[in-house]
Amino acid sequence: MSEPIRGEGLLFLTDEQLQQGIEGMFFAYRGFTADPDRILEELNRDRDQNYGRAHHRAVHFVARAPGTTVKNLLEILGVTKQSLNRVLRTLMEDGLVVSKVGGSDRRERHLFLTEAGADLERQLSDVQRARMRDAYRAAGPEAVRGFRQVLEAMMDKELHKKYGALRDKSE
Amino acid sequence: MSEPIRGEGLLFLTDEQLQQGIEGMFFAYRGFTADPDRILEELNRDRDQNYGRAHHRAVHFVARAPGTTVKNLLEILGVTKQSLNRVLRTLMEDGLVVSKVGGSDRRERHLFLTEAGADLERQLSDVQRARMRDAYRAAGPEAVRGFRQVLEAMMDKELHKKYGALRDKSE
DNA sequence: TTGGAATGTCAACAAAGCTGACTTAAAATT
DNA sequence: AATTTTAAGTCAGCTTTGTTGACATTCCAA
Repeated sequence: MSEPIRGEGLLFLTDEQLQQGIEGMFFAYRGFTADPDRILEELNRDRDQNYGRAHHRAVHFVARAPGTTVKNLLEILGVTKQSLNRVLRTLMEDGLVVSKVGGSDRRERHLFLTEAGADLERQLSDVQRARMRDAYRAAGPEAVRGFRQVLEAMMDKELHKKYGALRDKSE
Repeated sequence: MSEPIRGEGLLFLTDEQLQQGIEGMFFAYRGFTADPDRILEELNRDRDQNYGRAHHRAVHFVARAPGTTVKNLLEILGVTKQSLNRVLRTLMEDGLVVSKVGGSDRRERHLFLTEAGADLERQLSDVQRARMRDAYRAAGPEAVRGFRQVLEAMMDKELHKKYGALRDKSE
């Protein structure tokens, strides 16, 4: 617990420390998804269609990169088109998402949230941001910088770069 | 990008910054699970029983808290006993996990990994630790401290405390 | 005009969650 | 001693979300 660091920033990482990091990810991810999950569960009570995390993810990324194509979304989410299609279909049937034929390439479908879709997205992201904000505040600014650095190092670089480019385009 | 922090550690967190944190969690968790997923997929080729993340999680926590009861595992994993039972049954059938009747309370079943179970667990945790180690090294010791603080703040406190107590007992 | 890319659809299936109902055994309580 | 509660397990059935494979449509581009 005292000093895992030595010399010029060299890390002596015991398996125990790494293991704790692994479990940290597991438990934190649970916390991270808990609030939106709860909201969706409540919404599902009154409804016919049940929405889950897959719907949340789709709505999230359409909100963040409006006008993105189905193909882009597939790459970001890392699922098959059949799986995504099922989710998108229900979202479109329920009037939360609309797709528009591409201008330059008319094979492509560009995805957008409707008013209702944006409402749902807001509900979900509000609670998730609140959880994030609380965690950031509790840990402090220095910790937040470190947190983001480690996350960055842990993710797939190619995917993240692709996503960054995609977001820039949709601004 | 320049200065999100002001004054005595006060954080001015824009929605954009929080949103990036959210997406960081999403992409990093993907990276975090990618390696064990790949290993399991390869193992499944030769085998009859298909193991997935649920098996990984079970094996992980039995390795970390050997002798834990089914009930404890249920609480930690946050699934129903029917769901866990299906996983544990296949692991026991395949001789990766054994259960022993409790000493003081003979209703309880205490779970342990066999040699083969420990082997699988090692394979999975090796790659996951390697990914963690690389991320920690790339980010640096200061960042690691911050990372762990934010994770801590983001998870469910009750659950984590319960898990900590459980691990202490099994030492 | 032909080939390939993007999208979508149908069918079938698997992993991993869920609920509800029920049994057995042991422990705890009344 | 009788009753209730708890731990574990099982059976049946359902849902969400992922997977393949096969195939049609549309349209861009060589």
